Amino acid sequence: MRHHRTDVVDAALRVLDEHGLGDLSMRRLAAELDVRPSALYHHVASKQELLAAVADEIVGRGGRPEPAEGEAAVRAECRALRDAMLAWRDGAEVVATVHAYGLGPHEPGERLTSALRGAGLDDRFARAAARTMLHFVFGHVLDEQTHLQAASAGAIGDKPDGGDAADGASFEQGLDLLLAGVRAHATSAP
Amino acid sequence: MRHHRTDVVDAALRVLDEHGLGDLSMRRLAAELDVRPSALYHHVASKQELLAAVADEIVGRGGRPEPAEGEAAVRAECRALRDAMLAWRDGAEVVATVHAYGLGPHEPGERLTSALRGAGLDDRFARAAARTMLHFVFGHVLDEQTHLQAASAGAIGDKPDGGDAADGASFEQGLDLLLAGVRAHATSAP
DNA sequence: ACCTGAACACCGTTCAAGT
DNA sequence: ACCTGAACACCGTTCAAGT
Repeated sequence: MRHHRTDVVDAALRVLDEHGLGDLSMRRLAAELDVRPSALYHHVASKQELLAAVADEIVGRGGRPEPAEGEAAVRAECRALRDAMLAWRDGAEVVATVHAYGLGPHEPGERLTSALRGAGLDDRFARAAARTMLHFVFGHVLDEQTHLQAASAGAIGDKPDGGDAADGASFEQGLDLLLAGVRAHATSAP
Repeated sequence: MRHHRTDVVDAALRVLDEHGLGDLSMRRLAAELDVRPSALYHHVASKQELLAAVADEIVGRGGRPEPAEGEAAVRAECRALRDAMLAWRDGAEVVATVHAYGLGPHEPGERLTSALRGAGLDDRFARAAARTMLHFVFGHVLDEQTHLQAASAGAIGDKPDGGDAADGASFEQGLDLLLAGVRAHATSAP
């Protein structure tokens, strides 16, 4: 049966979600599609390009945030990005890795930047702040997913964790800190 | 010639700095030490453990920040961590990766947390803020090193970059944002 | 204690050849 | 256009055996 690019990307998402990034090899993926590894290179130029497409899909399939203004819009963008990555096994690792190589979706950064302008930051600072918040969101969800995996790998009540696992509460606390910073730098809207 | 663990870690740092993380394989490292790959496993349990030791070394060899108080101490800790990672090729990638797996140096997080307490945050918020700042530092330096590599790989004046590369200035801007947030949450010191 | 030799079970990628 | 077959140049890790 002949395949298209979307079949390859869809299969990659399936393998990712069911077996994790560590098991997502070109050879494994080829087996999943009942095809020889070399056949994949008719649909994607490299594994890196494939991962960028996977990251695009992860972010693109995330729900859009409710329309909001000012700080609330900034908060909503960060939450939407977090939710999109949490929806897939190793989602944060894929998106953050691809982003580190300058590939993948630019949309989140752009949406955040314009939300920050809407919250009263000038252009230059909005871009720097968007970068800072993006790093926070990637890093935090990376932590969350690492701990989730560790927890599900071990016994149920294992590792009390000292009570400081990264979770939804600490995500909101980080957001609080960042938004207090935004507030301090915001010029009063016209 | 017989080797010890420190020889292996030192050789790993040398390969890392001269050829990058992508070339730091156990087999490459063994060749560097004029030894068969299997010999390395007498000194380290796995590649991951080795990378954790390398991360420890990168952070540990960084200079300690000048003694400071309050916000200045927080700023100094972040800068010291940035400098330590920038001092090695792919330093941020190594430290951030190892950190994501829950290994490597815990010292930066601990020092940051206590600096944040010194800046007037209560215990719980100091820990959340330290995590947020750590994510920022890792993410930012990762960006910086990626762009530095891309720049040195391409031609000299190549890729104008739109003027928004991650650099020392945007690092300080991110720090400004985070510290404004810290200020907003600080309780007045007794 | 430290190391070799040999193996196991994998990788990503290329390319001529087939349909 | 899509795929196979075969190869190239690699990986991390284990383990019996040597000194």
